[in-house]
Amino acid sequence: MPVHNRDIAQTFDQLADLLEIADANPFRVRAYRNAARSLRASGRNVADMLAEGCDLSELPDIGEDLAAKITEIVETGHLTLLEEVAQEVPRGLADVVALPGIGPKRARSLHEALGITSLDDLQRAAEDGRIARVKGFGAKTQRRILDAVTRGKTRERRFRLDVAEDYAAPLLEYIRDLEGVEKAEIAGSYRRRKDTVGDLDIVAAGSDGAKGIEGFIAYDEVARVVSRGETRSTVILRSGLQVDLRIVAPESFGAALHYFTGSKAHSIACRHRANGKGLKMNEYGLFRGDKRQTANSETEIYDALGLPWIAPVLREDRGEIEAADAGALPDLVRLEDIRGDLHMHTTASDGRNSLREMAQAAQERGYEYIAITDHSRSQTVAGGLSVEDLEAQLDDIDALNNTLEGLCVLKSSEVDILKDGTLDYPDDLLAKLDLVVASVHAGLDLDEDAQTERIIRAMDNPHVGIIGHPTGRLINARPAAAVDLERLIEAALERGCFLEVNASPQRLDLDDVACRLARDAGLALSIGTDAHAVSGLDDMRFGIGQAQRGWLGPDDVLNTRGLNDLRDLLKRA
DNA sequence: GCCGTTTTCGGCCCGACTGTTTTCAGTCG
Repeated sequence: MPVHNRDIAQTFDQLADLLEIADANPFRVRAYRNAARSLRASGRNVADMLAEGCDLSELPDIGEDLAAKITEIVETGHLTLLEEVAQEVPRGLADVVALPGIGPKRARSLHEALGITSLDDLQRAAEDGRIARVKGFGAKTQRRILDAVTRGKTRERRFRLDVAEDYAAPLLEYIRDLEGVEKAEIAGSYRRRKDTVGDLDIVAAGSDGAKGIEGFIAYDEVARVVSRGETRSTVILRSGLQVDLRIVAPESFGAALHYFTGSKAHSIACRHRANGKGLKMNEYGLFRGDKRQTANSETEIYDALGLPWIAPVLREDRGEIEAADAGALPDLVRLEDIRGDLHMHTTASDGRNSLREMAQAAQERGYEYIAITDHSRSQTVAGGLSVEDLEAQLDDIDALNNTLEGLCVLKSSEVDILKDGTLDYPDDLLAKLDLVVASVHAGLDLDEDAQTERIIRAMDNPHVGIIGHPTGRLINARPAAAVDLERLIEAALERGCFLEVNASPQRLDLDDVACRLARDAGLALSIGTDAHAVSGLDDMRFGIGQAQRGWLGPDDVLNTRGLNDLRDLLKRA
C-alpha cells in the first residue's frame, strides 16, 4: 500500500496533538504541524521522492529530523515516536481536544483529575456533574462540553464554496447597511476561493463597533450567538455556518482585511517579515514602536514589507512571498481570459437545457466556442447517448452551427472510460468528433496502480483530448479515487492530451494542489463547467478560483486559446 | 524541531473574548 503525503501529514498532526497535551515545547509542536501542512501542500509524493533519492529536507519546514521520520513512516508504515507518546497520552484525548472550547490544557486537566481518556469518558463525567468540580471548570463549561459531545461536534464541518456564497451574499449586504458600518468585505478562505470554507470571516470598518455588532447579532438567520464583544462577534446561522464579524476603525481596514484573509500561514510569514524590518504587524496596522505606519490598504501593507500586492488566492505560504520578493508572482488567469467551455450537457443526456439553449447562453457570455459533451452509452442512468443518438446530435450541431454568429459548437462527448481503460464508443465514431472528453464514472474504488493504468490506457487512444474530472471526487460526499496524478500529468504531456479542472463547485477536480503540480510540469489544463443547465455555465468562476490557487496563468489554460489554436492543440500526432 | 533581512544559536505572531477567577489562563482565529 503506497504511503501518501496526507497519511504522513496526519501522523504528524496526531503527534502534535498528543505532544501538546503532554505540554511539550510549543515550538516543537508547531514544527510538526508546519511539516504536516507542507506535506499537504506539496504536489510531489514524498514516498516517490525518497525512491528517487531526493533529499526531503529541501522541502519547506522539513529538516533532517523530520526527513528521517518521514523515511521511517514510508519504510515501516508507522512512527515509533508516536507510539511512545501514545503510551503517555491516550490517543482518545485528541478527540477531546477537537471539541470546541477544549484545548490541550483542559484536556490534560481532565485526564489528570478524572482519568478521562476518550469522548465516552468525557460524556459520562459531564452527565455525572464531575467536570464542574474540576479546578478551572464550571457549570457553564460542563454544559457546553455535554452539548458538543452529544451533538457529535468533534468533526469539523466545512461548507462548499458555492453553498457558502448563498449565505454570504445576503449577509454581506445586510452588514453593509448596518448603522455604524461604513464598508465590509468577506475575508478568510472564502476570499481566497478555497474549495470549502469552515466559517465566514467578515471584516467591517466603522466608527461605532458596538452598534455594528448589535445589528449583526440581530440578523434574522442567526441561530446562536457564540460570543459578542465591542469589536468582534461570532454567531452560528441556522444553516450551521459559523460567522465571525470583526469591526475596526476605517484607517485599520486594510490591515484587518489582510489579517483576516489569511491564510494563517501567510499571515505568520508576513508578520515574521515585518519583524525583520523592525515593524510589528497586527490587525490594526503596521507599527514601529508605538508609532503607526501608513497602511490603510493591503497594497500599502505589502509595500511596507517591500513586496507587491499578493492576490488572496495565492496567500497560502506556498512560495508566494518568495516569488513576490523576486518579482516573479504569476500572472493569474482571469474569467475574461476564457474563450470557451469544453464540458457541458444537454437534454440529450442528463442536462436540463437544449443544444440551442446552451449555445445561446454561451453567446451571451461572449464565448467563441463550446463543446457539447453529453454522456456516452453505458451511462444509462444519465441518459447516455447510443451510437445513433450521438450521430444524430452531430447532424443537429452542423445544422445549428450554420445558424450561429460568432460561436462554434464543437462536436464532442463525455465518453466513459470503461474498467479496462477502453472507451465507450468505437474509434470510427470518436474520429468524427472535434474533441473527446474521457471520464471515469464507475469503478472508482480500484487500487491506485490499476486506476492510474486505466486512465493512461484511455489516453493511449489518440482520439482522447481531455480527461474529465480526473480524480472523481465529490466535495463532502465522495473522496478522490486513488490515482497517481504525477503519472497522469507525465502521461498527458507525452501523449499531447490534457487534464480538466472541473469547475463544478461540487467537484473542483483537479484541485488547487494538483493544478500547481500540472503547471510546474508545463501541462496546460482545460477549465470546464460540466454544466447540466444554462446556469451551470456560470460555475466557470469556481474553476478559475482553483486554477488561480494553483498559480495558473492564461497560457496554462487550454480554453483561453482562440478556436484555431485550440484545434491545433487538440490534434494529436 | 525548523531556520536565517535576528543568520548556525536563539529565536519562533498577536489580540479578543469567555469563564473562572478576583487578575488571568485558556481558547480561538
